[in-house]
Amino acid sequence: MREDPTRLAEEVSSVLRHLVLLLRRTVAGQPVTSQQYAVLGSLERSPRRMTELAEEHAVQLPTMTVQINRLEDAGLVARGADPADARVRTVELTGEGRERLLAVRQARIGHLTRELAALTEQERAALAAALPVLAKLGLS
Amino acid sequence: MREDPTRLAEEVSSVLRHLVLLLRRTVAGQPVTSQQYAVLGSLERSPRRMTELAEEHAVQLPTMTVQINRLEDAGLVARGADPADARVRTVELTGEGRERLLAVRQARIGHLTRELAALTEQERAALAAALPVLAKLGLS
DNA sequence: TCGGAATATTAGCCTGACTAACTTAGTTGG
DNA sequence: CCAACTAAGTTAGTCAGGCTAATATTCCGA
Repeated sequence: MREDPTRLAEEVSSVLRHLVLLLRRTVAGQPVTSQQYAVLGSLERSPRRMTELAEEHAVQLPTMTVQINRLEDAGLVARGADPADARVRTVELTGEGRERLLAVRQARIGHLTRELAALTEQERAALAAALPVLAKLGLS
Repeated sequence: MREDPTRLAEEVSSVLRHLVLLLRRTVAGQPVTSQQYAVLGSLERSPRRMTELAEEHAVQLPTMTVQINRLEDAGLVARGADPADARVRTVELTGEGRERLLAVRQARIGHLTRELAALTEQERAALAAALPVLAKLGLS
């Protein structure tokens, strides 16, 4: 039994902790927090309503309200209304928000790209093969 | 160029976001927070001094002081002194802390094990092959 | 022995999460 | 048709977990 699930689970767990620490270090000191970056990313394609955003990011509505308040104060998003339902608030990127999103994304992807470029072709292949599996986790 | 680093970086980034959300969901509502669990894990083998703990978890000393205060209040760790250096505070697991650590670990590993057991042997192999690569990231 | 380095804590601030309570707007059944 | 329920958001209050700056204490070396 070469790939014993329990032993594998322990190793996955340990690697996850490593990745979390890594994320914490690379994200520190950027012009938006990692949560804000994630929310901006949700808004890239089209406006969203508050409930959608909250669900997408697995937080409660009040949490999203506060986050959107801050992004709005920073001028990165704007609230709008749904003409068909006056209860609904929509949120969309401002021009500045879109610029900021792209800049931060470029910095993050660039950083990761340099890390990956330092690997061997075999290592990148191993990583690429595992990504669909990782993406599948948690859907059970 | 099948494993283009930039495209791979975007996919890794997206999978990372998924894993972070997954972690948030699975960790919610456990008897210790994920940070506390990590700190307890550090103390499993032997006592540590505050500076060591802070470095291991990539936080500043005051942050660790507060975390240890909470764990001490909860009776899960105890502070001690270094006979050779009166500036140093050591921290060690209490019996209750050790029990709690083991229980939470069992729950977490169990959860992950069930997820992994639902994968095919090929998927587990792909995951196992990628773990050393993931562990290597961020060391450059 | 005295001054700088090291260890830890305290205090004050911020982000980001939660629940409970509230307002406002839509929906539906008698 | 309107009263009661439901849905969408916001506000208020609490907590964990980060940070920096300032403050003891203790150690050590010139």
